Parts: sequence; C-alpha cells; structure tokens
Amino acid sequence: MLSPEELKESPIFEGISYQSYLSMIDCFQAIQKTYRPEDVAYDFEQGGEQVGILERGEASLIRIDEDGVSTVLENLTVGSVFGRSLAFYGGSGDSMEVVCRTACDVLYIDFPHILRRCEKACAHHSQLVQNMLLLITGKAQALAERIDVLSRRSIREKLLCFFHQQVEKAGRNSFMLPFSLSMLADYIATDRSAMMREMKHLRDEALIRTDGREITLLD
Amino acid sequence: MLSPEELKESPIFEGISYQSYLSMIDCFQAIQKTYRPEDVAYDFEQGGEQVGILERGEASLIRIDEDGVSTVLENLTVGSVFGRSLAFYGGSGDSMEVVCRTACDVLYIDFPHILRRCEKACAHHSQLVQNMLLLITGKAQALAERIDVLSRRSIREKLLCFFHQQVEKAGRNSFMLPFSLSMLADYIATDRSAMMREMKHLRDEALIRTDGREITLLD
DNA sequence: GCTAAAATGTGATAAATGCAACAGAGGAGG
DNA sequence: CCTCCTCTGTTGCATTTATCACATTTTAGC
Repeated sequence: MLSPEELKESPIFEGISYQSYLSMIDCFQAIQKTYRPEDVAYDFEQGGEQVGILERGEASLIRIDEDGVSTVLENLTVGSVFGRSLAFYGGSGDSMEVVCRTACDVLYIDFPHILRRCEKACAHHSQLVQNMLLLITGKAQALAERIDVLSRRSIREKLLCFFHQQVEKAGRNSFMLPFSLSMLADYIATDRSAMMREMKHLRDEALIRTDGREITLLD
Repeated sequence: MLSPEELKESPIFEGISYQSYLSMIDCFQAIQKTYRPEDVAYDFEQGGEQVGILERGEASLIRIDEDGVSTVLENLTVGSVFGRSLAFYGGSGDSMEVVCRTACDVLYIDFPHILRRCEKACAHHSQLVQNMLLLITGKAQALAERIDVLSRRSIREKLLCFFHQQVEKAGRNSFMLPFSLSMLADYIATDRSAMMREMKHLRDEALIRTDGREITLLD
C-alpha cells in the first residue's frame, strides 16, 4: 500500500487521486510486495496473467536454459513492466525469472482486468490504461534498442552500436556503463573474453577510451 | 477513410461505432494511405511523432547502415504499429524505413494526441487508448520473441529457438516458414551460407526435416 | 583489516562463422 | 521461348569468435 507521497512517484498511478487509488487497489486486486536483493520476484511458469510494475529498485529478467546457462534478457528499472502477458518468451522449455538486483518494490496487477470495462465505478480507470500504455511503450523502446544491438554481425559492431546509444542518451561523448563488463558481454550475447579483446582493439585504434566503467567515444 | 464494413476489421478502431469513428478521424487528424509493393511507407528521419498502424498487407522495417548494408529489424503484419515514438532505434547514424512487401493500407495517427485528454468530445477516446495498448503489447511480444532468438550464442541455437517458437504457435511439430530462407538468415542476424550449412547439420543429425519452406521439428 | 568472491585483463588454441564464388531451380515478364 | 532475377544449395578458405587457462584487481562481507 502506497502513502499519498509515494503515490505521486508511482509510474502506473500517476495522475490518479489518493481516493481513486484506494478504490482501484481494491478493484484490481493489486498487490504490492517488497523484495531483498537476489530475491526472485516473478517466475514465468507460475506468473499467470499478472503483470509486475517495478516501483522501486532494479531487477533483471533472466532466462535459464536446459543446460543451466543463464542469460539476461532485460534489465528492469523503475517503471519497467514485466509478465508473461506482455512478453512471452516461450516455446523452448527454458525457465525465466525476474531476479532483484537491489531491494525492490513491485506492484502486481491482473492484466486482463485492465482491459475489461470496470464494473465498479473506477473514476480513473482510463487514466490507468493510459499510464500502462506509456509504460509498455517504454518497454517496446528498450526492446527495440536491444535488437538494434543484437542484429549487428560482429562484436565490434555490437559494441559500437551500444556505445552510440549510450552516448546519445548521455548527451555527451562519454558515459558510465550501467552494469559490469561481464554483464555487457551477456547483453550483447557474446563471450566475455572475446569482447575484452575487441575492446582492446578499439582502444588501440583510438576509437574509444576507457577508464573503469567510464567509456568515451572518440571521433 | 474506412467503410463501415472495413471498420469492423480495423485493429485500432475495433469496438468503436461508425459515428464515433468519423469524429475521431477528424479529432486525431488521422490519415489513411495506400501503398504498392516496394513503396516506402515511413521514414524514421521524417516520421516525427506519427505512428503508423498497418491495416492491410505486409511490410518490413529496414535499417540501412553507412555502408549501405540493409537489415530487417521487424516484420510487420496486420495490426502492427511502428514509428519513432514507439521504438526509436537511434544513436548510430543509420537510416530506417518501412518498406511494403505487398499492397498495404496504413493509418497514421499523431501519437501524443492519443495521450492527451480530448478537447472535443470523443466518446470512445479511451476505447482507442485501450486498443492501442493491445497493439503495442503485441509489438512488445514480437520484439521479445526476437530477442529470445538473437540472444542465443550460436547459429544452431538460434535456429532451434526460432523453430520451437514457430512450432509452439502452429500447435503441431511442423510449420511453414513465414518468409524466405534468405530473410531467415537476416532475421537471426547471420550469414546465409553459414545458416544453410547449419541447417544441413540439423538435417543430418535428424533433428529437423525440411520440405521447401515446411520445417518439421523431430523429437 | 582480512578473506572470499566477483570482476577485469590477457593469451594460446580450437571451433564456428563469414566471405566469395559458383551452379541449378524456379518465377515473372517480354 | 528466352532472359533476367531471386532463391536455394554447396564449397574452400580467411577471419572471427569461443573455450580454457591463468594472473591481477576490485568489491563485499565479516
């Protein structure tokens, strides 16, 4: 349950009065949960039609294949949404989980309920649908960005594409890596040592400069 | 402009009366256009805040890099949405276009307008937001599926992942490839001949059987 | 501060992949 | 019928990438 102050910060309930919020929580049977680092917040096997909205903290959506190899599919931050209804990475018998990287607050809502007309009088139901539209648009953008990187044919191109994206966001030609180099290798779906070698080449050719996790694109 | 019959088939205007549709077309300044095969329906440079909704036909979202190499980023079918606001593959200076594969009808709407409260009385504005939510959810699912494939580490794994997805959708262990083998290589971001080689290996090991574009997963 | 764990950095070698080149099959259009 | 074009299928060879192995540095926990 959110306090009136927290409500203002909530990505999904933004623009909704505290009064409406209370009746909507009831109407949607929304559940708020708090997790500690390393906790598993959501399992795609069970999850059902529930969608999770990350209200606080950072988490990762992990895929674990038959051989036990795990891969980060998405990095979730405040305002990220997840759930089988939204992005069912299905087919192969791999299991998938949302694992908290930090302490997290997650709000769960029954997704089909959002799309149904509200029997009880939820004054701001349509506002909530609109907020959800914004959140999912954000998700689509993040996924599209990732595809832009992954569809490159070599490690070098993947790295440069990712660096360009980050530089674009930062608004200047250097930026802080949002995660470790190991996770970067995972993000671009290549071997870590191969990626390190390629980064060295980029440094040698003076295409980038690195200082810890700060990376500068030279032009 | 849609006829009352066509309206019923429209993914974005579903559940909206013809009367409301007419006033919404006006309110949203929606524009419907028809294209022939090979036409460019949308250029991400110009497109602005408009989103396109594919009402009829098939199209592809293509990225063209500095060297002129083009890559299929998305395959669009009826109900697909596209536009810079939805998925800005930005950063690198590559250009991006939506190219029609068949004859297409596309409806363009100003996206921010959807999110603003309607000054004129659009009775079904919230229904439209809800429909848009469904369409974008579909897009997110398609993107997530692609990432599931692209995040695999080898051609073999990519192929098997893709085949499993298709088998899952078909509901039986064989399916028709939705596009040519050349485009499949593009979809999984690898060299065509390398992919052909790997498919031969899969055939030799009796993991799959192929007959033209019909592929059967053996177990 | 100490210790264990994770992250970083590098190299040799094997395996996978990309590239270029070619040839046959099939379709579209004159 | 012929021609042009795209799709399919295949190969040898060069390059890229993954694997393994190791040393060093940084981080986190007690």
